[in-house]
Amino acid sequence: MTTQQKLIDSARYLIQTRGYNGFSYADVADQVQVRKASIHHHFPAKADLARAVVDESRAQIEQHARALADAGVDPQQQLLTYTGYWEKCIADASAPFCVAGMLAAEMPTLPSDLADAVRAHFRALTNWLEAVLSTGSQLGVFQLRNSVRQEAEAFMAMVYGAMLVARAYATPTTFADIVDLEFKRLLAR
Amino acid sequence: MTTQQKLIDSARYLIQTRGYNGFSYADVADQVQVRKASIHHHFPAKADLARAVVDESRAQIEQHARALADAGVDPQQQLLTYTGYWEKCIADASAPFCVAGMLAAEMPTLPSDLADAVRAHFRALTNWLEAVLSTGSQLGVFQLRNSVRQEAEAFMAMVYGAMLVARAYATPTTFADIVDLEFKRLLAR
DNA sequence: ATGAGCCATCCTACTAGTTGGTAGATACAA
DNA sequence: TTGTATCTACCAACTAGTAGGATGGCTCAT
Repeated sequence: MTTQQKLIDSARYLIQTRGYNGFSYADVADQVQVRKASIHHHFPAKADLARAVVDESRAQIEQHARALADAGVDPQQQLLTYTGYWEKCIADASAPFCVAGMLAAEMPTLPSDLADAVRAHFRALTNWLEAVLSTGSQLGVFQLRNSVRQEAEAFMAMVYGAMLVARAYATPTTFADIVDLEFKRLLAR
Repeated sequence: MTTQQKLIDSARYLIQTRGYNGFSYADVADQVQVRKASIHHHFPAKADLARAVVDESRAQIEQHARALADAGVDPQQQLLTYTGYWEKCIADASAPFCVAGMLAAEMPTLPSDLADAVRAHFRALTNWLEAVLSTGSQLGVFQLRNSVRQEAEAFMAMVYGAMLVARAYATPTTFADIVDLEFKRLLAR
């Protein structure tokens, strides 16, 4: 793996656990075992490093979304794949929080180009959820009570809120409990 | 108002907007117009100041909860009072995020006694929501699909998630949209 | 009532450590 | 020889926190 990718991975982990204002170039240098100046060579400013992390995340969402759609996976299973991914990440503490969620909380302190990247991430996620919910609704699998846009945002809010509550209580299973209930409501007829 | 209360109010606003790692004693000193050392006189360490903020918040929740119950307000209206409070705070940007929610995101970086105070806040909120949802369920107003504890945590997750999404999109109305949907589901029969 | 002692508040001035970032040299591969 | 990657050695600004002094209100024995 290239140093550049190691730097992004390290920054991702640090942002997930401590937030943008909670980590420094010194922390990344420690983890990757290079000098601070080397990080500045790859990412001139801290915001550049964070933006690379967010951009990579958004690209992965879009790639996975395409893959699931191409494979013809049914809507309910697509959502379960998404929430299951986070359930696993939170359970084994490998990625205890979504990078974009963490940065969203810190939004007012972020440089504007980084804030733009965070918004783009949420937009991509909302768009995908809208598509999945819309298809599922047409197939009669999901019961929607409001506009697709609002349902997508509510689903997203539930997932991020569940992450927050699970972190507050330091009980990873809380995430799954909350998300299960969301599915029950979505599937109820 | 006493200097001590001014310091707490200033810290509350700064934590809501920038998080625990995003503000400094210098910021508080600027806002309240005292020297840094004066803040240290009232709150020896940064964590003491933050804990005072969280403790005050929890006390207010418990006080308001008692007042609503004593006044015999019906369960649905109690929840609406709670979400309506945040809807207003977010709309006029007077308090664009819950202090405990912000600190929950930063949990892994917080001194342990401050983390305890944050957990106590969430515990108090969950307990209140459990009581309200339980009463509402017995009266046939709310339709619960899981245990009261899980429903309370899910409601809380939706509220905090809605705050996060509204902040990410910088569209205050998103909060109300998401919370409205949550009520529709809770009241559906 | 009055002076003495006490204590909370607030101040100036400082510390040691950390922050993000820069300058400039070196190693090495195409 | 040109460019990429890395390094050592800095920097100015900021961080939380400390030391010690000035002010000024309060109590209480005289």
